[in-house]
Amino acid sequence: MKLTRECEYAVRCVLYLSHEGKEIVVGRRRIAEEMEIPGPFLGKIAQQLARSNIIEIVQGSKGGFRLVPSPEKLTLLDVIEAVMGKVYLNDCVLRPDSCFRSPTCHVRLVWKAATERLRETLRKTSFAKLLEAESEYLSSD
Amino acid sequence: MKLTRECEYAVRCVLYLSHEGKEIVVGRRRIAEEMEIPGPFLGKIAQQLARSNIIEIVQGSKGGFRLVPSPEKLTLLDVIEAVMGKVYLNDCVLRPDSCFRSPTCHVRLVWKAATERLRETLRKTSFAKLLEAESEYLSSD
DNA sequence: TTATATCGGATAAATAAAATCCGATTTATC
DNA sequence: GATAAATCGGATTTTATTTATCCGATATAA
Repeated sequence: MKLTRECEYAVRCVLYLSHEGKEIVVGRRRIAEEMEIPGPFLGKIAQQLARSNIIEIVQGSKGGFRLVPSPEKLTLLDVIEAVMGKVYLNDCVLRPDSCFRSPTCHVRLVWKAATERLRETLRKTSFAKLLEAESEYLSSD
Repeated sequence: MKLTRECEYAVRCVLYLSHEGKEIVVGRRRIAEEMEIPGPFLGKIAQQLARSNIIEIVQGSKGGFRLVPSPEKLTLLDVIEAVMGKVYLNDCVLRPDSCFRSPTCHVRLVWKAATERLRETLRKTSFAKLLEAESEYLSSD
């Protein structure tokens, strides 16, 4: 029932790119250092983000990653599901037939509702909002 | 971000005991068979449920498990947290110091809110409700 | 006293998460 | 071009967690 570190790292990476700005290419090594992500692991995660069109990977010298959508349109759910696949709390939510109890089971309906609530919370949070909140916090120092 | 099978089994076990009635002792083997839970594993899970006073374990011949609270007062959250410990979606929710970003990080606040929503959903679901919903479903056949 | 059950600690097996390695490829710059 | 700086992407390794199982000890009914 917990986030994987992969998700945590993916969010950090996108947060960093959002902060730098949409069109800026940032080197993998720099993101890894500043966001405390193991370098080669970030490479793997980036590939997944790229497959979902969240970032673009620029190869070669001076290469790195660049944010594709604007932070206003990009949500936590987008990033999480890019690396984890669809979010759900129990197998039976996605594949009812995986459990012999499912024809009558009402626990499944609870998992289903809870899953939808969770996805909704994540869908409502854009990276623009996150950045804004963090910068407000800093400026009120 | 998923339930463990241990939780799933714990819920099935309590569901079965709730259905049998509060004062009835049911053998481990019978619960294991009817609810498709590996026998020895159910033993382990039962120990955790007993530590949280959700069931009472009766030893010796004709032994087994007995539900302690009434199904009206027992919630999904109680059972889940008896086997998993406190529910939370990311380490930083429980231990903010575990992440270097936490002083300014607003993602953590989202995890925190989502965690509370999830716990609330589970807290609102009693086993009495679950049973009732399932028996209504059956009788409307 | 015997048969039936669970206890509870130790251990094993299986799966998933987390991370690394490295030859291939791509691009900027000299 | 040649070279250096990056990432790619597939394979592999390491580590942690999940999912069990085993078994001697203990408890209880008959």
